[in-house]
Amino acid sequence: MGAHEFGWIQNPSNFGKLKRTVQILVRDSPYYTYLLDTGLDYIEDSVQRNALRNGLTRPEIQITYNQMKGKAVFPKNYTGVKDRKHQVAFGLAQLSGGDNKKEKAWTDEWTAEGFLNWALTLHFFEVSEDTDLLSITELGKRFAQQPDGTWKNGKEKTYILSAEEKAFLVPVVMAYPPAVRFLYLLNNVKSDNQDTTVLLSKFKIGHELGFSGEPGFTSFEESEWFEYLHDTPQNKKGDVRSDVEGSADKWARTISRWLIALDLIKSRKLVRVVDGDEEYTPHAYQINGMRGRRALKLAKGFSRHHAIEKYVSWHMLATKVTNKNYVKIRRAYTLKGMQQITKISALSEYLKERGLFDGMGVLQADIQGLIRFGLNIDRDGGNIYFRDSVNNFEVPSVNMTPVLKDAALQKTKNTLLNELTEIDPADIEVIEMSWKKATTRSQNTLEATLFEVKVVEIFKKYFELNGEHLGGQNRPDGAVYYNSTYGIILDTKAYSNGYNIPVDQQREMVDYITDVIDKNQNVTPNRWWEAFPATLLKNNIYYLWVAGGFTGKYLDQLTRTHNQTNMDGGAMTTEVLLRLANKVSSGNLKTTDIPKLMTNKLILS
DNA sequence: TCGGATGATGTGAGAACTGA
DNA sequence: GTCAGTTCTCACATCATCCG
Repeated sequence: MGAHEFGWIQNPSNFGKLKRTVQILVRDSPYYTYLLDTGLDYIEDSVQRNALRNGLTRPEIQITYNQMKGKAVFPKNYTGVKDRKHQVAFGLAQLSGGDNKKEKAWTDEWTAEGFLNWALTLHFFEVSEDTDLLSITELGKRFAQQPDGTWKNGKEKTYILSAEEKAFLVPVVMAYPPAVRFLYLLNNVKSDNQDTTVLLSKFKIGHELGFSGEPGFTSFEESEWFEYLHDTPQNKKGDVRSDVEGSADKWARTISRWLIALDLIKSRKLVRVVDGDEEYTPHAYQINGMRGRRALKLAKGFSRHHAIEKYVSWHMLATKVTNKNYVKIRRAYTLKGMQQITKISALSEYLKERGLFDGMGVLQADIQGLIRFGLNIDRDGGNIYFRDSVNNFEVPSVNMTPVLKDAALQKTKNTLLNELTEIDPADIEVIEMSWKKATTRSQNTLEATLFEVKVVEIFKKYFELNGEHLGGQNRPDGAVYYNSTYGIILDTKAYSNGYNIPVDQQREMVDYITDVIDKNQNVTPNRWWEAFPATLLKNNIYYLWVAGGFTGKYLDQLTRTHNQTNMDGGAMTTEVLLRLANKVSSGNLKTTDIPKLMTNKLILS
């Protein structure tokens, strides 16, 4: 029984359906009664239907997480195509999250999980990590009992909250840090008009929300989005407006609908002029002066009023990353530590004692993430001031084996810290990242991704290159370039014992090189090579492996790669990467000299 | 559009396999 | 044969855009 995710809600925004979901665990409430009368008839599977009825009618209602969520199930003896529209209802929240007035009265299990997730996130429900059973909280009971609002036009699409529900929900939503973060971002005044608050698109908010940048928190750059929209034919612009969004942008949009329902913000078009033409997105928001600011004040606390106690669970502190439980626990302890410790150096010791310290760069990023998550934290030099109120949440006890610090590695790092005067000390962490022993599939760990991102960042920051971190299936880890002069296909590998370039990974590199040369969309539909400018000639593109160190027959693999593709390239250690970065930064090496180093060998500084 | 809906993608757990 | 380590498989978790 794994830990269930909650804290980030993608689909649901209908408080009426949320209320029905909450009422499932309230005996004799309207929705509870409806389910037992007729609602359960929608569950086709009789075993499941009986189990649900049984659970609902026990002296203590006993419904598990999975019974609430449901799953992808097809009708009995169904042999047709197994797509989602042919799935049938299986879980209770599939009913409460559905639309009774429609022919298909239930929703899919992902949206159902969204409603359950929402109820857990607002602390209306709790889930036992041992038994998987759901229980309702006092807060949930009170929500279930508020006087009902109304369904607009009798359809179960738009729910208009009653005044009582609104008054009840404002402090509840303000206990959810990302909603506070949303209001906080909107509460800034425009630089050119001190009387007007900012109008921010979902993209601007998505960029500043949660653990933006890591998997599960993708966000489009607003200016790039507008340029893309501008380049789209008139009749397709609607599609771009509704379709092109990252998941952090989507999360922002979901939270926006809650805040709109509570009258805390309003939605307005955001217009930007692109190449002389006006373009717009409908997804932009402004704080609702009186109510919105009042709610934010309550959340942050003022004069003798304490801040609203935020409801935080360790589950909320990451979403998609592979070793997410570790990352969540690390961030949970970072948060716990911050509540007692002001000095960042002491906080790093606190984490070290628990085997959770992964370098200053990671700690700084986690603190930034917690701020973007919505907690009121100030930073000032080496100090952190925690100014919020958070429930005393539990963190699962884990046996983190202490990370053994390699003495030689520390020495290298310290040497570099002293020698490389042009390099930001935080970037020296790339050395440690490159030697990290991944505990799970290295390719997909957050550490591996952070390492890839860091290498690309160093190329951009110190070598003045453009480009981006790619990653994922059938894509190299990065593509960087210096206008049309040269480009580099990057493959970065974090290995604890040095990297020997195994043959399958050498073949992958050959595939990437072939992609760049042939640009064949049929072979590689994702067209990752478009990360390079179209004006960059293939003769000026190089391949490059970056790792902590190289071992084994890696030189043979470099030769083979060159012979198979005729492209030049090489292998570079992170130490050399930093030394070269320092040389370029200090003017001792020109960035245009980098291609000269690509001789299909190990690159030396 | 809004409020979800959907096919895709990645993951973990156990089964099957493999080589010392 | 043994058994730890590796690969395969498959249901399921979780998107990341998509869409009626």
